[in-house]
Amino acid sequence: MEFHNPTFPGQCFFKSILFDSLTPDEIHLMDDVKTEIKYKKGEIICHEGDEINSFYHLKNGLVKLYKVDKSDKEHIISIAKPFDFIGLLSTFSQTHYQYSIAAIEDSVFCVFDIKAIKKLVLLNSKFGMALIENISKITEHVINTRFELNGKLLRGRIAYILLYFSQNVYKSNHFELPLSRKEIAELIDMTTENVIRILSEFRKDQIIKIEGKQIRVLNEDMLRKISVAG
Amino acid sequence: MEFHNPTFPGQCFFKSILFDSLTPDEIHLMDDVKTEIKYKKGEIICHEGDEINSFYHLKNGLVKLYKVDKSDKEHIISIAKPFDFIGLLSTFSQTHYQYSIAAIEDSVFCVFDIKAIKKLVLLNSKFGMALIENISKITEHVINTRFELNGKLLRGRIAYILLYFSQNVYKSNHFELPLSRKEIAELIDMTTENVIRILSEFRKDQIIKIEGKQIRVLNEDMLRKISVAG
DNA sequence: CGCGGCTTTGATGTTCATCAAGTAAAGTGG
DNA sequence: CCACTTTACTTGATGAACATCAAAGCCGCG
Repeated sequence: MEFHNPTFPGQCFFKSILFDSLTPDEIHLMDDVKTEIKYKKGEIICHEGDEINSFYHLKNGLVKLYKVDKSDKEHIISIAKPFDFIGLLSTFSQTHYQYSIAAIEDSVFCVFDIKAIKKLVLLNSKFGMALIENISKITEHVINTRFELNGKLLRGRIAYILLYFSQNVYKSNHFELPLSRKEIAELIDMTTENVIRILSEFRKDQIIKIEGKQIRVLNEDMLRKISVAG
Repeated sequence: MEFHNPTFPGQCFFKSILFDSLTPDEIHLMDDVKTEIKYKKGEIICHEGDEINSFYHLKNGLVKLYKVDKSDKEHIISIAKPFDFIGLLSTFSQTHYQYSIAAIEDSVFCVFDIKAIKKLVLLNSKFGMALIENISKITEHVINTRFELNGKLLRGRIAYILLYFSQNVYKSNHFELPLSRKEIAELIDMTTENVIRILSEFRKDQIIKIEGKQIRVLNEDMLRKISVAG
């Protein structure tokens, strides 16, 4: 599972890695193969096993990348925010998706034809280099987060995920959890019951305030301590 | 932790992804910045936090990529075999290593100056594309293996790792474990005691034969069943 | 309104880490 | 080369962390 970094400051794909390396002609070329697609919360963008034809860039919203195990249980690999490169994980090494992608909030994508992107890599090596750097950064981050979470006990994982949403996604102490308790469990590898139990403990300890999906972080320092301690 | 695929059939780096995409001139260019370095079993090739100056390609031997947690416990991210691209994980996204690398068998590396490799990417976009595909493949595999192992109970993990060495590394039912019991524990996230305990159980159940580090797989089917069942 | 899904709490059981203690093997220095 | 020390290996007993099971309240939606 993973949390990508918000590495690109610009407004969209073009304003970030592409814009830096592409010529005006090449940008126009990209414009031709670009479409914008909206997905409602809950909708599935692609299924594990589907053929990869497109390169997705999330403009707006929030999605989860996940796999389903043999007991039909979902395991979230990563949550992706705007400017993260969805599908960067297997787009260039596989012909078929190795995981599924679903919107956990209403989302808007820039969708590019994958062949056009690949052509562009061969046409413009600076673009290729930028892509290499970004793929590396994302996967590195996926692996690091997994590593960090594995070392933590359940309370530490819940603290970690709360800080993640509070700081990285919503940048506020007060936010609405986009995930159900069950999905949180799938994200950090524990049972729904324990997610609830620990959230309740945090509430009783005055660390957070809960009203359904509304969460307010009351004691950020404590949360950080719990997260670090594991 | 991870097991890379032996994706490159050739004799060395040049015979695989580079050779396909480089001109003779470019190959000579690479020859100039290439050195060969040998490491004895147990030697550390690089430490987490070291500056990345080189691109390593394992010609011969076996190495482990690992991180050290705050209790000084090692966690193996991946075992790499010849033709795997050591250091492909952060070479292009970081200036410093995010993990350490150590030889678990006597090993020989081709070492390239990292700047030369990066220059080559910009010079030859086909090479860049090949690199993208390989980085993707490796990281994909790292993530997939982690995912698989996470779902398994201890017995399943031991079975998995025994099959891995038997089939992917040594391609024989009889082999010498290159890792200590402790290192196996670090590789699949469990305690040394339990590694020993479960190996003993497998021995009693006639699934394997153990003489120190010599392992013989007696009942491969059973091992596979245990691995899949988790 | 009633049904299914999400949430919550408590009780029970399993898996596994930790602790303890002892043996074997492998270095190390005199 | 042998005593000494350290490191690896092994087994059993205990306890902690967590999953599973069970049961009930809640909410939204057809």
